[in-house]
Amino acid sequence: MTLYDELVARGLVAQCTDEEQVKDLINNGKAVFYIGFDPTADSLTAGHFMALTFMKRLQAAGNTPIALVGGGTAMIGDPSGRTDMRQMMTKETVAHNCECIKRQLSRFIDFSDNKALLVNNADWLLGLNYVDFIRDVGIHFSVNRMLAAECYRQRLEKGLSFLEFNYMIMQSYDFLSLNEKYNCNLQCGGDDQWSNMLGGTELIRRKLGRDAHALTFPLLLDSKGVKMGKTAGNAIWLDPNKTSPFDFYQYWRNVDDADVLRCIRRLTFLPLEQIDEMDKWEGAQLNKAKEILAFELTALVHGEEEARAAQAGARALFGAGPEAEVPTVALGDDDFKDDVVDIITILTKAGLVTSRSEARRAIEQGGVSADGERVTDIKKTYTKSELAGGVIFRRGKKSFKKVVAG
RNA sequence: GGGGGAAUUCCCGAGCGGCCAAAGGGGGCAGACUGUAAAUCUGUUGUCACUGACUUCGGUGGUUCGAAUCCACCUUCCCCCA
Repeated sequence: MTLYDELVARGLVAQCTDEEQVKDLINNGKAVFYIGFDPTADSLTAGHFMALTFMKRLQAAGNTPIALVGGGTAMIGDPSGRTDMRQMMTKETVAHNCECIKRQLSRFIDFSDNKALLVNNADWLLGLNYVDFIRDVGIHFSVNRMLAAECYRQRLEKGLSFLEFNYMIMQSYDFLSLNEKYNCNLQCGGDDQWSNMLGGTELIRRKLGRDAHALTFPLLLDSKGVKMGKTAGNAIWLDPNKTSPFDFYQYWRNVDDADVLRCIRRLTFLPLEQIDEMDKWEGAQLNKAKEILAFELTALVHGEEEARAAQAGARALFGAGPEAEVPTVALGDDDFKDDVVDIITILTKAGLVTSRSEARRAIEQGGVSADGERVTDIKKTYTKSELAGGVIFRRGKKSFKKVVAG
């Protein structure tokens, strides 16, 4: 099975400019391809996962990846798929974020011996001269056609600043620059980037008379059509300090029945035969598939050891399993008053609730338990010695913390 | 540049000067039911010293016993014209 066929079988191909030529490039390791990452935060998120694994797959087949950090384009902000303007970021923030993202990328891609490149488009975008640029590059873009592009259409109703309107041109210029410098012949990215990517292939054709290609993967949507990788609007981060490996594991462990197989197919490196086998699973059996998904992805991001720990922890908490590690919070002396702490303080300190009011509500609604015993009294207190050995506090079904008197 | 409109709690969106911590929906959280799923039903959803108090309705001042509601100015956004 060729790489391209595998990508298709995994559901990782949405659109591409010229199927035959793209096949030839990637199947034979001839592609020098790039994927751009916007440094809008100091960590990548689960939403970037497909791009990361996509790069890994292509690199494994002998192609050369170029990871582009958008230190320059971040100064503008991509309007695609957005109804409002992104917040402007300072140059310092952008630079800091670029650094963090670089580190995360190296978990997925092998940068040794020039097997992959890492570039920052700030290097060629920030020094541009406005007049030169619009004469050299701007001349090749038709505003009429740009306005027709899907990514701008919805923004035309809400309002689109000239700043953002330039994003497509910047991204196109990136591709052109990479093509000139590194012979980059393919741009990959999420399907929402399609029109921006086409802008690049066209610009290269016009300016250099060369062929360059674009290949998109579909966005990872859940069965309701919502982008995956977020809970309640909060991103699932790849940085363990922002989203613990346990929480990361739990996110995938809890995906909808309808979404498990699609996620496994697209995001993991499990062989297709094995996945086809799982495809037959139904009902409660899917829980096993969810465990596999969660384990595989956690291992990819945080390493096998962390994945195993997360899995053991989850099993212990949700079912019968040996006592395992649960994230622990230690209370200091000043948390105790007359040798006792009240339950509300404990829940707050443990980070199981965001405010004392929320703690109160959680208890009143019967959502809190300590070592398996439901806590019903808001005023319940614990002595230092009771907490000495550590007590597992549980909020709802899925939030746990072990609290120890320190 | 001219004219018109808007800004409300996580989001959308109601809101006669007192009865507004603010309708309704969405989302979130919790409970029941389950498979750590979905669907459904119920409760809840500003904060705290929680049967009471305090801080919210773009910003700053003002009118008033009292303002999310009235006035002035400012900021931002949208629409029409140029």
